[in-house]
This record gives sequence, structure tokens and C-alpha cells, in this order.
Amino acid sequence: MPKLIDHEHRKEEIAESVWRVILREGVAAVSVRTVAAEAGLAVGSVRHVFPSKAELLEFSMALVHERARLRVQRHIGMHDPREIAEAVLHEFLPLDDTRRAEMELDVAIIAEMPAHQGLRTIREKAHQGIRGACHSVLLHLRDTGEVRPEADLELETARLHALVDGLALHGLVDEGDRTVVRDRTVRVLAEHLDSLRPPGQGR
Amino acid sequence: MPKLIDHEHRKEEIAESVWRVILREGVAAVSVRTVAAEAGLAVGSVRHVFPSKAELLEFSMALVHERARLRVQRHIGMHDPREIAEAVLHEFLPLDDTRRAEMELDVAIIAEMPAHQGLRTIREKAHQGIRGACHSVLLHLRDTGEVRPEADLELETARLHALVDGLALHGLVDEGDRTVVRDRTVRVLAEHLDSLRPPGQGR
DNA sequence: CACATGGTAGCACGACTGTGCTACTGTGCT
DNA sequence: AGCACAGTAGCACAGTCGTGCTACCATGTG
Repeated sequence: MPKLIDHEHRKEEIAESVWRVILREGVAAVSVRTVAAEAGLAVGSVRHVFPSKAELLEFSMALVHERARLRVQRHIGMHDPREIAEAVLHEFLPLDDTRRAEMELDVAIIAEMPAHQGLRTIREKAHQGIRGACHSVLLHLRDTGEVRPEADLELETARLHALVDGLALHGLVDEGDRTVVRDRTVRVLAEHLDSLRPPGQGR
Repeated sequence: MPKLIDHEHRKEEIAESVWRVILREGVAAVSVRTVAAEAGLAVGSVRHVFPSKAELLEFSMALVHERARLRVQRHIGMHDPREIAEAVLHEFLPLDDTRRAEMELDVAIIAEMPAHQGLRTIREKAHQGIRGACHSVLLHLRDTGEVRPEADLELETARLHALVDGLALHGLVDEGDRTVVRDRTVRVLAEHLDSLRPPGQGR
């Protein structure tokens, strides 16, 4: 047996190089060569792991969502429902450099969907995942009396989901001071959750 | 004097070809050649009007927002504030093929921002434009008693803006039946505006 | 009818693309 | 010690890219 490389680890390493290229130069700059250079590998090595560019791109983009998914899972053990809600939803917002990069990559995925059908499936899965998280959060909040019992949960899920994704998008576009944008993002989300409380039950 | 061509009209014609290429094959497929072919022109003709690819892209993307802006302006003469609000905000949602295409192009612009600084400025302008529209709408609704007078308008503007852009994004990603997605989008927005009404004032 | 000129056409260049393919290297088991 | 083979390296090909450039066409004015 020759030298054995941790296949999965190598793939993730290369995927992270893809991310860096996209963040620095845009998705159009992703090529087997630029990625290989970024990873400090030969083109042949990259192609050994990802035979085609399509596989390279799809794996890299799927990993973006996978990483976020893992982070969300770490919050499900928390006690206070409202605390869980904010912790989970904050994972979908560009509140630090890591999450900001993820959002940027996410937009790149959406933009490339027409060109690459595989990305459409990947993004659709992430979409349903975030939607599911919003739904769970609202369900839990309602069960613990932090959301009006008569609320239309389907509609509220759609509303919260749209709000979260919109806030995420604005974190990318808004030119303002990062910390100001960050604070406003958190406050808007908090106020939205407050607005769902039963009447008379202030914060 | 030789044959004279309406410069502005020609530029818009070419820009629309850029749009079609992006929608069909993604922004990566935009090249002077593909656009020229799409427009039924020679490469030389395109380059006569747009000397560089950067100018081609920037003009085409700026025109997307300009078209939307013109559509919004047509609603400002309406009487009922709530009617204005919905009409204006609906212009930012992918409720028909035209607006859906605009959203898709908008995402392409955002995704290409890191690669192309000019697009960042263009998108920032559109961002402030939509924000301004949200603000005006809320102001008008509050003045006519359709929004709680004690509402924090800054925060509510950010919330509405995020909601609208999030709903727009979902119109692109959601795989479901177009008419179902469309109806839900409209309903979520309507419910949101309802939720801002003064207490006791139902629809 | 001429002719100046806006518009069209397209060749040429060097750089870059994805992918097929072969040659080499070095390791870990027999 | 020796071998099989995963992993590395990189050449070659045909295609596309943006852009500089020249040659040509057609038309409105003098």
C-alpha cells in the first residue's frame, strides 16, 4: 500500500480553497487551476480527488451548508426557548466573519443555479433546512407560551424565514459599519420575536 | 453623416441580451461573444458601444434597477395608503416572470460584487432605494393611522426591508408551484402590514 | 456625385479554460 | 528487499476569453 491520504479531509481542504477564491475574486474565478494554486497543490492532485469541476463546485458548496448545519445542532440542548431561538437563528445571519463568508458563498450558489443544476438541489435542501429550523423554533416558542397560540404557524414560519434570509442578505450588501449593521440585525430579529408574544406579555 | 443609430436604445437592446444570457446560463456565461450572438450582432458592434466588458456588465445591471425604479414611480399617485404600500412593495417581489427575472439578475449582481467593484456601488444604490421605499411606505401608513404611532420606524423599516428582500429571494429558490409560492408571498407581506396596525383596528 | 464618418465585421494575440493522458515518486505491506 | 499502487506532477489539446487593431460598408451632407 502506498501513502494514504485522508480523503475526506483533503476534500474539505480543497473546498476551503474554493471558498477563499470565491470570496476574493468571485465565483467566476473558480477554475481547477486557481483552486489548486490556492490550496498549494498541483492540478493533477485536485483532479485526483475531484475528477470534474462540477464535482469540485458541488462538494464545496454543499460543505458550506453542512458546516452551518453542524453549528445549529450544537444549540438544541439549551434550556430557555427564546435563547435557543436566537442562538439558532443567529447561525443564519452574517454576525461574524465566518458566517458572513458563508452568506456570501450562499449567494454565489444561488446565482450559479441556472448554470448548474446540481447546485439547485443543494440550495433547495438548505432552504428546507432553514425553513425547518424556523418552524421548530416557532413551535417550541408557542408551546412554551412565548408565541400567541392562535398564530398561523405556517404563515409565521414563512415570515420568519424570509426575515432571516433578508437580514442575511442585507448584512452583505449594506456598506455601513460592520458593528452597527450587526447590532441592527440582532435587534430587528429580537423585536420580531417579541412581536409574536401573546398580548400583554412584555419582554 | 453616415447611418445614425439611437445609441441609448442600442445599449438597452444589448443589455437585455446580457440579461437573457445570465438567466439562461448564469453570469459566468456572459462574454462579449455570447452577448453579441444573443443580440444578433457582431462582436465589433457590441464593442463599439461598450468598449470593455466591465462597462457592458455595469450598464446592464444598472438598467435592471432603473427599470424597477420606473415601475415603482407609477404607483405613487394612488389614493389608499395601504394600496400604495402593497403596489410598491410588490414591485420588489418575483410575482411575475419579469420581476422574477429581475430578482435573479439582482442576485447575480450581488454574487459578482467581490469580483467587480463597480457592481458594489450599483447594488448599494438599489439597496438604499428599496430601503427608502420601505421607509416612505411606513411613514405614509403611520400618518394615516394604519401603523401604530409609537412604532420605531427605523427598526420597522429595517424589518420590512429585510422581509421584502427575503421573500424575493425565496421566490427564486423555492421549487414549489409558482402560483402557490406567489400567493404565499403576497399573504405574508399583507399579514406583516396588518401586524403593524394599531391594536383593536382589524383589517 | 463625392466623401467624411458612424457603424459593422472580423482577424490576431496571448492568456486562460476543462479535461484526457502519461510518467514519476514514495510509501507501506508482503 | 521488492513490489503494487495511491498520490503527484505536468504536458497536450481544443476551445474560449478580453482586447487591440485594421478593413470595409453604407449613408447623410456638401
